[in-house]
Amino acid sequence: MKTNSKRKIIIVDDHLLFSQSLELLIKSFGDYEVVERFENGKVFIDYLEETNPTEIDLILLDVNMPVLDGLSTMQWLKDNRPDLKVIALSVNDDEEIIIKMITNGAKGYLLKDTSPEIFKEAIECVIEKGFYFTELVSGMLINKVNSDNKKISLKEKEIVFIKHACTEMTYKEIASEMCLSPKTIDGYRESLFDKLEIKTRIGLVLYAIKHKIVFV
Amino acid sequence: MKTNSKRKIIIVDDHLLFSQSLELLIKSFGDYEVVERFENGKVFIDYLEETNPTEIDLILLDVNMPVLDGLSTMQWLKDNRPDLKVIALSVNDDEEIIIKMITNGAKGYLLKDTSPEIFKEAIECVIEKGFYFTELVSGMLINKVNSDNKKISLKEKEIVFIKHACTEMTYKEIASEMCLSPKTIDGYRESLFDKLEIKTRIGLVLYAIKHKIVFV
DNA sequence: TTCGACAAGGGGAAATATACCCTTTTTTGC
DNA sequence: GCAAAAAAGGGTATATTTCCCCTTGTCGAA
Repeated sequence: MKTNSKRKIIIVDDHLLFSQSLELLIKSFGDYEVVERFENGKVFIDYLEETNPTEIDLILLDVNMPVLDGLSTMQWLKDNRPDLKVIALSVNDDEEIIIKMITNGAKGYLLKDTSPEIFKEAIECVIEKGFYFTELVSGMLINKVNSDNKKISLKEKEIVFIKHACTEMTYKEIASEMCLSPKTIDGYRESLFDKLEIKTRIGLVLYAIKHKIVFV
Repeated sequence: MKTNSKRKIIIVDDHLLFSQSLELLIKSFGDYEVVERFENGKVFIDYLEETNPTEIDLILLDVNMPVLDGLSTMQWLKDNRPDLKVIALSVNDDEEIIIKMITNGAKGYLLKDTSPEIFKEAIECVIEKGFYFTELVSGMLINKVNSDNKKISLKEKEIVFIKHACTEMTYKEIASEMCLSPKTIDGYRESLFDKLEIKTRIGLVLYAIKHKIVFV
């Protein structure tokens, strides 16, 4: 088999140790070659914009990266290069992230503890058939369509309030910080308690952290 | 060079994709061979106990693993096989974890975004000289010895109380849950506020999450 | 043995948070 | 333009949290 008949793969991952090793693993499969490696979404997109490559068979995209993460990169790809096939790679199985990656066009989502055999299968499957989903991911997708009715949407001001509620400020202090009457703040609080099915400010803090509205 | 003159390395990492790829990378360096791979601390320790190997030159130990993580594994090694040289591998640069790994005898701590060149250098350095510390780690060690005076120790009951405080229970409910008078709970609360330099229960919740006393 | 630290428990008061029931104004969809 | 929401604000009452100062008994170190 000649070199240029091999499938062309690009790796985007900030863990150099991983991406460089992975290249060796992919090479060992025989039918593939890693034509480029990038350490974050930004340099990858810069490359796409400059060279506008057309012969790429597959992108392996890490989710957790500095500078421009997998999700943002995926969103850019959706808008600008929807033709590129992407398999997302990640260590975490956070449902929210997985769903977002898929809805932004990822053709597969693999955890990094996947065996090389499954990995090879996934690569082949995505290149040939166009997608590859593990049971984990399929399960989540089904789960999602079944419970997509009661999604909670928070308004901008509510988010700001929640962020403040996750500090040691009193509601009175939060009100003055947000240039609102304490009464309005009380309204936000009450409507949030209702919406989120919580009873105390502690519950609000736990919700905020769990849903990554604030970081600790 | 004959096979058995190569340096013998063991990889312990639950990310099969990573560990199997890493093996290829290490092989490509020429002077090393990966004699075993394990996917968590437990199976690694089981192996050590059964075969009691003596010719191991280096262990590459992942920090974040299921079943038995890097830290616990390191503690076991410290007590049972302090002769084995370990380089810890991790994606996170959490100061607390790094310090604990080092004080439990790790000879090096590398982030997974290390370049293969540095990685090779670290392996060589640990096997030859016995240790390898990046600037990041050295910095933390210095930082630590300079601020080791004001460490906070929490008693068992305080921890239990904190866990309960991170729920929507009132202090009264917590008291009855812990079979103590509400006034005793108030005592715990007050002494913790003092110790942790916080002013509200919200602060306590944030502290607990930041210091991994509770999980969200 | 005495001293101090500490755990457990307590009184009372002030500040803060929560609940429920309102009115007025501003957006928004039709 | 109109009706329906949503946002902003108000009054009042209760529950919870926070703070300060106190007693009693236990236990180990000086």
